[in-house]
Amino acid sequence: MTESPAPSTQPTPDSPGAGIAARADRLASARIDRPLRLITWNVNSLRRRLDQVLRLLEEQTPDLLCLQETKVIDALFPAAALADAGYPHQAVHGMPGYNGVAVVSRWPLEGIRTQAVRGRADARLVLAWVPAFEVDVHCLYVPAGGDVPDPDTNPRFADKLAFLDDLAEWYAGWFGRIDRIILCGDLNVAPLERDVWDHRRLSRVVTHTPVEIAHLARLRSSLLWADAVRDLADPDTPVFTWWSYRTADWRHANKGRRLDHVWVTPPLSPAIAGFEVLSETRDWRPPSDHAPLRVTLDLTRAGVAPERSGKTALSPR
DNA sequence: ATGTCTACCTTAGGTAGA
Repeated sequence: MTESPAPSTQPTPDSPGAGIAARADRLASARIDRPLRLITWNVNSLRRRLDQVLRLLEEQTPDLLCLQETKVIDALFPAAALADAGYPHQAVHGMPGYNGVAVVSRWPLEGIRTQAVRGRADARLVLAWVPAFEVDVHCLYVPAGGDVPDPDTNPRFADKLAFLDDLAEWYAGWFGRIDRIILCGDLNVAPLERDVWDHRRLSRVVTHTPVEIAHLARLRSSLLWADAVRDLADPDTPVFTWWSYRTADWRHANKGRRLDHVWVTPPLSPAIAGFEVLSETRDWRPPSDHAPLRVTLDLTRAGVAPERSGKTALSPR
């Protein structure tokens, strides 16, 4: 999958000593001609993976990096290290031990807020408005759902389905005020046949069961989200973003699943320009079981967003 | 059914979650 090369005259993000006017000029030009590069990565502990995150930022220089399973409370979030790497703008939503999401950005973030799904403070969704690109970015971590794909005997699986339902209902409440939204993260569902290494076998395995796929489809329909990867990839081509720790030679066995996704609302769908699964990180030590997914949006091709009433994109219900 | 990671609580080993 190829991406359009970045223009050589692209604006540079904040740098020390940059004047406000100069910065405003750069932001203005950014709105016009600079592709947005976003990476989403379930790091399975940000502190355990911090060196790798810094390496990824240095090698890829994305505009936005969305992280899931940060597994760190906000007070211990490695804000300074990420700021030193050029990502001083951060939307952080953590909790002890599990879950945790964050967006780190080269560009200022506004309207940072979190959203509880199913009424729980579970640190699974953080949202921020990115003025430089006029997009709202939503970083999401869907519950894994346990091992048994039966909502009657496995409360975790039932909770996963209800989580997807509640989220779909919440987003449906935004309908009619659709704007430029990027929803990305570990959705913990591989919806299509070529999103898993063995469709028939995995149809009875959590992440690829018909009921989960149906609930994910309901979420997708809530705001008519476009699936950036499958918008570009041939439907017969397998795309995976996750390989189990339990497989000895992950690359050779290639028993992968596409659990990580980037979705965009209809105004952004014409802007979908490229994607790549950065699977080389699966060999970095010690690895996350997820690989980063990079998506490029050429916003010059985006549809016109509706008039905005306030500074932040949208307010839920 | 198995396998392997990570955090946490407590101190080397088990439990929970994925």
